[in-house]
Amino acid sequence: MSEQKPVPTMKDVAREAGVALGTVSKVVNGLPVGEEYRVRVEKAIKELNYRVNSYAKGLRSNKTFLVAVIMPNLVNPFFIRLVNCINKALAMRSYRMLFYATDFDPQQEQEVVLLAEQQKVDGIICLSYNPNLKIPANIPLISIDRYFGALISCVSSDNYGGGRLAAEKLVENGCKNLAFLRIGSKLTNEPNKRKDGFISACEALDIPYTLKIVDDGTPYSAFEEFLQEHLHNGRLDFDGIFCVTDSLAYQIINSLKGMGLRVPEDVQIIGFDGSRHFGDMELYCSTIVQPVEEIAETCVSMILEKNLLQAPSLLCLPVSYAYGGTTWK
Amino acid sequence: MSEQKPVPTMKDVAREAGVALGTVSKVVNGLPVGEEYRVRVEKAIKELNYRVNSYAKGLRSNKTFLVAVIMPNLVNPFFIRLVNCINKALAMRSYRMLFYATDFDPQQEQEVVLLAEQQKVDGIICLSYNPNLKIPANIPLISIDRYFGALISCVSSDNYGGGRLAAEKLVENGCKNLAFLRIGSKLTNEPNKRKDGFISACEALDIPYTLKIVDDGTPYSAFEEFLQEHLHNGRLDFDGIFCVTDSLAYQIINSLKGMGLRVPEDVQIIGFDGSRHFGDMELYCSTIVQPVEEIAETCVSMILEKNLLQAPSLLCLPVSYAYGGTTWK
DNA sequence: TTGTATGCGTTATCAT
DNA sequence: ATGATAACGCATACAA
Repeated sequence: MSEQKPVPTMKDVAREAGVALGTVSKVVNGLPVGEEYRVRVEKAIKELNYRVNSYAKGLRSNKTFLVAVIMPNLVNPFFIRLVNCINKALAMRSYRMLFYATDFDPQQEQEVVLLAEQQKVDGIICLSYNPNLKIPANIPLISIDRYFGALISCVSSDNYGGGRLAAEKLVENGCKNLAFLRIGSKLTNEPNKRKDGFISACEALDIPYTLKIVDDGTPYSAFEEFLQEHLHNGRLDFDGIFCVTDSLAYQIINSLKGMGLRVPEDVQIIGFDGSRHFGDMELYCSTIVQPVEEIAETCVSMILEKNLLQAPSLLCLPVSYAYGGTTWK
Repeated sequence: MSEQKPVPTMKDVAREAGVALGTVSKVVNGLPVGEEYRVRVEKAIKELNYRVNSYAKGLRSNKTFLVAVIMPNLVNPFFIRLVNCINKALAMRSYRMLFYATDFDPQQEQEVVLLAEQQKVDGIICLSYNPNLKIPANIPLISIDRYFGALISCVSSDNYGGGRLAAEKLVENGCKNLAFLRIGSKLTNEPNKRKDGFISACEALDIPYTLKIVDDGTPYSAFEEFLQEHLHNGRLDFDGIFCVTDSLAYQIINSLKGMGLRVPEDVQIIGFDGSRHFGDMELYCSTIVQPVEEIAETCVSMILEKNLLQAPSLLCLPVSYAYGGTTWK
């Protein structure tokens, strides 16, 4: 078993190059230094295979090039897309992503924020379901989909506009009677506005609508019962359904098929998110697409911005409609 | 704008508690200390809301409680499941995950390994496609699905056994003529063994088989052409197809349906991975399930083990068959 | 058992 | 422009 050669430090480089420690530091950080010195230092760095110790650097400079990303999980496609895009946006700027999953647990969410603080990350991007989340004073934090008050910037899709767009598209496609189906947290958060937008469009267009809204944890069968209640002589009361997520839409479509109804011939369906089979193949359904890349870019560029304090407190990014086979077009 | 209160340090705690710096350190690290002192220190910690600076700690102790996870991306469901499970396994042990995506690019893979080394992570878990990856000497590294030689532990599914199992299951379900379809890297890696296991079972069972194997980057249409070539009078030459991934199986199933063939009546299909709709709903197809949780657990517990040197160089974890509607059972 | 002092590898402030 | 030196916050060997 060979002895592990100790990792070289700046001191070693300085000795090897025959210069002072400070000179090495300047070369490493691209500060002005005599040409001849620079060459010698760079040669020594290469020879020793020296690399900056990011922990020493972080300790000294209070800058870690680390950003904590806090999400409920890596199962929901929307969260996955977010994490993927945020990671790319960070990598492009030479930042690294420290990932924390919270499993929707408010207590874990709080713990993890504390952990991130302790880890001295340069920023936190967080999708939290904890309304009472205590936010660290010393670290910039950006929230996705949850408004924590004017002091914390929140980035989200234009959920209200998305709800409206869904209703409008269904009507454009000939629907005369709509339904909105939702399962989710009853805490106020941005995605809740999908309903409001939907209702607003229905009323503007003078289209009748029905709502079925249940709390997280409600078994899916609640929706099947709802559909059965509205099934008369093999026909459903509505001819257009807006589901709060693609995932719910997927289940609803299966249920409808099980009931002998055809999509989109008998009922048209629009979901929300833009999830795709295997992450990058076809859409599961016609849907309102969340601008995930833009959300990620926005979060990252804001979090790395110095003057976060004067940033807008709520930033809604435009959604778009995408045809996915469960509407006429 | 109020001044930011400076983050308290151990020194502040020591002063507040009226004890020496070393005592605080011991309390924080759970080392034996006089009861009365401990209480005083803990009180001061709470009052000042003190938390250890992980950068100072890491610098001093050469231990960061960070593990780098290197994956091609967060799009492929298998990678996502791995990252999710690894993250959980790490969190359970109070380690944090630093995530790096490489986009299958060998150069990025190499850079990212260097970055992780520089970040002083306690270990690296890596799914790489770079056969020449230069591996750091000072940091334990575990590879998933790629064998780098006896010195680097490699964890993977029992791909060979999985290939054999797929063939056996198809035959059990009545198939008389099989096909194996694969697209992927031509570099030797563990998943390549799926083919070998498949062939071995076909020969043992004396079942004829056809192979269609194309390199990464080949357009999918190559498979459609292959299917067309083997379609005569509306009947396919084979009645059972083993696809190298669920993702490919999904596409193949769509193609077959487009050709007017029924699954599983005319052709039975088995995939590989165990991907599910929306990450946790039904399977896409009957499939050989990779034991992702076990792979993750194994990687994490090995990487945190002191004596990685005497670990086995290749660890194959058992796969299982799961019915997903594209076979008879 | 508690306190003191040194050093981890770096940056930044000084004189030179 | 370069070189010496202090300080970042913590752990630990050593002295009390």
